[in-house]
Amino acid sequence: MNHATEYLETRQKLFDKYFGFLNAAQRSAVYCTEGPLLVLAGAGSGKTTVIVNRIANLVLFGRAASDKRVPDCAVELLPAMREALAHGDSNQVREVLRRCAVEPVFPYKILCITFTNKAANEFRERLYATLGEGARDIWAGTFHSVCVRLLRRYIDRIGYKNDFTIYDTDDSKRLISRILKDMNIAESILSPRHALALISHAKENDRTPEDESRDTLRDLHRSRYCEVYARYQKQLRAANALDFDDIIMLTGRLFDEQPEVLERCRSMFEYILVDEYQDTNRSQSRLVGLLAGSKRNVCVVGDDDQSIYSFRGAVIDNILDFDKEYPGAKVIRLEQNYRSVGNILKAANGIIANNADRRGKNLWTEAPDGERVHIKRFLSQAEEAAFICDEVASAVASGAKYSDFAVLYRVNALSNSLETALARRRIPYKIYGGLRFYERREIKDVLAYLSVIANPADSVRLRRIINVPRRSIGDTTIEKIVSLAEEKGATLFEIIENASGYEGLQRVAPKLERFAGLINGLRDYSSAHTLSETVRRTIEASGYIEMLAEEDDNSEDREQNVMELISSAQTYEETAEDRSLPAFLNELSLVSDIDSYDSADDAIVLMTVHAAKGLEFGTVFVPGFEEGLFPSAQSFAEGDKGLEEERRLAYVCVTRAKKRLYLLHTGTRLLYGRTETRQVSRFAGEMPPECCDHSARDGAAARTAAPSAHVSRHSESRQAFLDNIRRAETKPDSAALIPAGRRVSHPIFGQGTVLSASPMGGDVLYEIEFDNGNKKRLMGNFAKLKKLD
DNA sequence: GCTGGACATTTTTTT
DNA sequence: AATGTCCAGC
Repeated sequence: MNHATEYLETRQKLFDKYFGFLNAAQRSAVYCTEGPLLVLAGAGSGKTTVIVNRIANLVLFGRAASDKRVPDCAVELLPAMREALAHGDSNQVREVLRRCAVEPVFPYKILCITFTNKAANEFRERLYATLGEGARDIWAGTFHSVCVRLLRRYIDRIGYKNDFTIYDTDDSKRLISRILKDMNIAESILSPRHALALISHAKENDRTPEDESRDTLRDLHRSRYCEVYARYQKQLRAANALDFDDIIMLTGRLFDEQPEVLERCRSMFEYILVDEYQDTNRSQSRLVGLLAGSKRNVCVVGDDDQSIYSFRGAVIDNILDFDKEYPGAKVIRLEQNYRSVGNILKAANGIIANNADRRGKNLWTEAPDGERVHIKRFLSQAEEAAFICDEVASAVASGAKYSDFAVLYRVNALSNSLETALARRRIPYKIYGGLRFYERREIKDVLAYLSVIANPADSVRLRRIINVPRRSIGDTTIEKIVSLAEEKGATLFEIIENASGYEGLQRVAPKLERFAGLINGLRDYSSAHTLSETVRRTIEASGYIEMLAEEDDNSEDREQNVMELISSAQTYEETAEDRSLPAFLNELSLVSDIDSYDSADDAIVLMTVHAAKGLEFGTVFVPGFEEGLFPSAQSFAEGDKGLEEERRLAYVCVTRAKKRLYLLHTGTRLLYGRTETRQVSRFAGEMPPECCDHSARDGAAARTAAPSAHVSRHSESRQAFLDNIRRAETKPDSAALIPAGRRVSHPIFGQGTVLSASPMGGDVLYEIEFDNGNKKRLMGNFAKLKKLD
């Protein structure tokens, strides 16, 4: 064997040794450094590990794992390589491989885009463990955070100011509502919600108001919407604000219009990784393409079966057509699951196999089958909640940790009944989602003050707080200010500052000027004090905290939340590089709830299935596994597409569980003030029967029928509760499953034995062998079957 | 300009 | 059921 061949082979073996903790597919993803790469990573297949090690490989060894050239120094390196291969530990192998490195990549040349900030931090932490200090320089963040960083530097080139503020959905909605009102468009014609959705979708496809009106001039409805969009965009600009979609869209525009900026970014990011690619929208995938340029060093990781955000513009085609977009792309499938037990995986595969629009993938595991998936029926949600509490309590009594359990539901509204049940049983729980901290009114108000202090041009935030607490500045005054501002081409704040100089404002001028004085005073204060001091001062000087104290309900909670904002400013001060107010606001505008999820807290976790993406738990409970809820009734209207997304959601949900999974459904459920009869989700019938364990808790009613004192506080709801149970008892639910082997009787066919029972779309398909030898397939709801003993 | 009561609205959610 | 939003009347 010549030296060249031996060098290449030994080097390969060293790589395999160094990355020996990965499986073959994972390793090939790590080794593939050049050109477009699509990693189809099934749930629990070690996706994060692959991304982290792929980056580590780039930084440590460059292209060595795939390079076919033999360096001049090969002969000198060989002895050390042989030695390391035979006897070396991981560190030695690493050192030798470093000497074989081919153009190792500077960390700051790597861009790693994730779905949430939390994921970005996770990557950073894990990279830090392998790479040390160098890991800091990697560009890891969400599309939004990365784009904001770029825009802060370059957006002035396309006519915005670099110190722009970011509007969240709530701010955008306020702005839209006002525009609709100005245009005299009734809510019934175009709701703010709908308008916002239309605008958002337009932006997700990089369409400007002009683009939108060009194609849709004929339709009166649409042309009014175009006008709304145009005004909205104009006003954002006047307020020096960007909404979330602008952040992406304008980065694209920046690249289109400023080739030298694009060129600079292209050379800045030599390697691009995008996680959760199935949840990107058009505008985002276009950005990736622009940045990749002709080098095309793009690695996208994702799972088409876990695409659950199409309702907000994610296009599953991005991942389905990746190799068309990037011809010659290498595709690697990660199908070995390291998370779940066999039965859970089979159930998940069974569900997702019913989708047509997918690349196809089959997860497998070396783990044993484990427990079967428990599908349980209850009479009421109170019982369902009691069951969850019982299971958790008894598991914890025998040594389990609360944090091993999660309750995942389709809609936030389901958390209520669980919350009370858990609280009553003193089971520690944490709820994610619902009303987020930064979306609370009091927090948004204080942040609005801070925003106006930082950027007085921010008219949406200004209007939010100008009369909170009450300063006797009403709508009429504000309208006057707005029209004056338009007339003079000034901002609202400029008019307010000089109110006594305008005729129509004489009467309220002192109030307005006092307000302007407050804001200006706080700005001066902030330039001489720390961030948290500024926050505290703002809360006090504005009279906001006093106002809260005088409110009747929740005033204590709200005060506490506001105080917590001060401590979050403090934390920020201790950790951040840029401790300015604008930087703090910028940071806050891009954080979410799930970012604060910490699996170390010992509490059971309650969240929506969407929020649970990427997480895993020993035991998962899914209450409300019912038709109309999961899949949601709304999804039916969208046809197959809607249903397929619900199915992917179910798939995500099932694959969160490691060892044990409970899919729970009830006969009646109280939701949005209505009590409805419900049937088990059709997805229950899509799982292979042999890996499921169906049961209906008949007779369990007695246990919960006598509600505790806590419930009977509301005599009405207690009455309804009891009524429901009575109703359910007098009309035994025909959908309650009759297990195989049971004897049944049918009015026409006589007696027989159940051969199989498979739930189907809210009903059960029975295969029955009757005593006369006939085999029949009957639907449970139609065939009037009676159970025999 | 403020207040209280009628009224609707209620998927999923990051940024 | 619960909550926020809107509008009429003070």
